[in-house]
Amino acid sequence: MEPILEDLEQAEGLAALQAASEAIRNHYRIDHVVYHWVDSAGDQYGCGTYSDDWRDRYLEHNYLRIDPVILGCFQRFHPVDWKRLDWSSKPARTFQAEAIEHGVGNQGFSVPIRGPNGQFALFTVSHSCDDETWAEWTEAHRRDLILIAHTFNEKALDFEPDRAPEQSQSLSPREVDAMTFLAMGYSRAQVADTLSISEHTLRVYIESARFKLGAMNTTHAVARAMSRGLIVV
Amino acid sequence: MEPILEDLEQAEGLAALQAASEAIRNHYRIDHVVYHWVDSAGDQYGCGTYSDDWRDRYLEHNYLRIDPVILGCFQRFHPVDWKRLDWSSKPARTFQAEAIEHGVGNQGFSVPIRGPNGQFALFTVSHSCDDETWAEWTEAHRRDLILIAHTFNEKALDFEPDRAPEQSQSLSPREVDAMTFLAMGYSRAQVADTLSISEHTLRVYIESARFKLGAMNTTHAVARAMSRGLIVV
DNA sequence: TTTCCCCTCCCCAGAAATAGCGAGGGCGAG
DNA sequence: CTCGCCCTCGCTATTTCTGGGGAGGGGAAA
Repeated sequence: MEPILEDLEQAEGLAALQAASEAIRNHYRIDHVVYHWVDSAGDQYGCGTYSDDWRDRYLEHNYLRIDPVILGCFQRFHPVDWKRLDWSSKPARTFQAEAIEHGVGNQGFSVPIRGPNGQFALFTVSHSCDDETWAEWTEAHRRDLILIAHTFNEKALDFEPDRAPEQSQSLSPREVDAMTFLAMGYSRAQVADTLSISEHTLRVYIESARFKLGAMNTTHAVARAMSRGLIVV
Repeated sequence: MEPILEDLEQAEGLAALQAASEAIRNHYRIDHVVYHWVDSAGDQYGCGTYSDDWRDRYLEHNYLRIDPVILGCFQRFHPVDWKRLDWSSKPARTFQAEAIEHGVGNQGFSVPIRGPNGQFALFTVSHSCDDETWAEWTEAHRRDLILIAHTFNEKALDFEPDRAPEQSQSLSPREVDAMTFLAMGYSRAQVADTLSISEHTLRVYIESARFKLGAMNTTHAVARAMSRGLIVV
């Protein structure tokens, strides 16, 4: 795998990443290699070997919200085999059937990668084969895949500087307190009481936090603070 | 490095991780190897080769809040050399002087690792040597360190299942829609309009979602849905 | 020293969310 | 065929939040 990783490290530009996906696919003789990025604003970016057809359909139907790979990896720390995800819900099964119809393999292995400010990326390999073959293959290349995933992500960020240092406006300590307790379900009165300040003062914090975060209301502000990693609940 | 990683993969129990840190240190002939975890509640956990003295001092003074390694890596995606961090602030310099006094090397390399729910871990190696030697060393072992960091984190999570996110009750599609749009800052009226349902119906979804999530109000429900990965914003 | 941000407090009116009651049809599992 | 869950809609009253004002002190950086 060494030369594959070195090639990837040398890649320049997004087109090169696309080529790298294909090189990885050919090297490992698997069906698909995909890198998928989800922004804290909900924007998506991807590159890989899926058909244009499937990619367009995925975006058009906003499958992001039902794709068990995304949903499952979003809750996980570690790389995961698709078999271990939850495919039981009806939309998930429909999605799965449709994916296979569009050439996505029945087996898959995805590496979640997280960054600051709620940035989330997924590096996936997929293939059509039986369970045993797949288990052997993933076991053999697990380490490679982790390294490739991280290198891939690093490269993708290099070429899209907008995505990386999205230096979000930071919150003052009191603003963080306010957002945190609100995210914990406290009402304004309770938060004010907890922080031993007047409710009016608290409101100023909430408002300034909302302003800094470009949020339309308190719920929005809390959601943004969370997805940017400014507060942890 | 292979045997080191295999040993790590075989490790059982927290004591074994402590031993693994020391094994890694000896293998690479460096001063320190440290794994540091920051919990969603602000709790910390760590293991490694720092002296008890320094570790206690770090915890006692809550250095977490001024440590440039933590602060810097928290804003970063990729592994980073300590030289590239911001040591300019006064507390940071004080901290640095104190760290070196307690045996922490003048050089360091840290791998940030993120999980769902704002979980954050850091795997660090540190050494005392000149810049050039360190640059060569990190360049040569960069890949190893990334893999070791992830394996280390995986092991640490295995032994502390509390830390892994629990599988929570799932939301119905409409509830997910409701939570998602609310997290995007829409008011109830706007969400109802967007979903083309009456505001009252929407309210039923919000309430049932709130009930399922054990949340006290809408903001709380959205926060919980986000931190459990039930919605993606 | 001035400027900027942070923290703290106050009033008021209108908009929005919450809490409680109700109703009916559809669809899948047991 | 129930039972439970999901989706849809109605009303009223109360509580809470939001959006405008305004004021002063402290601390850090320039």
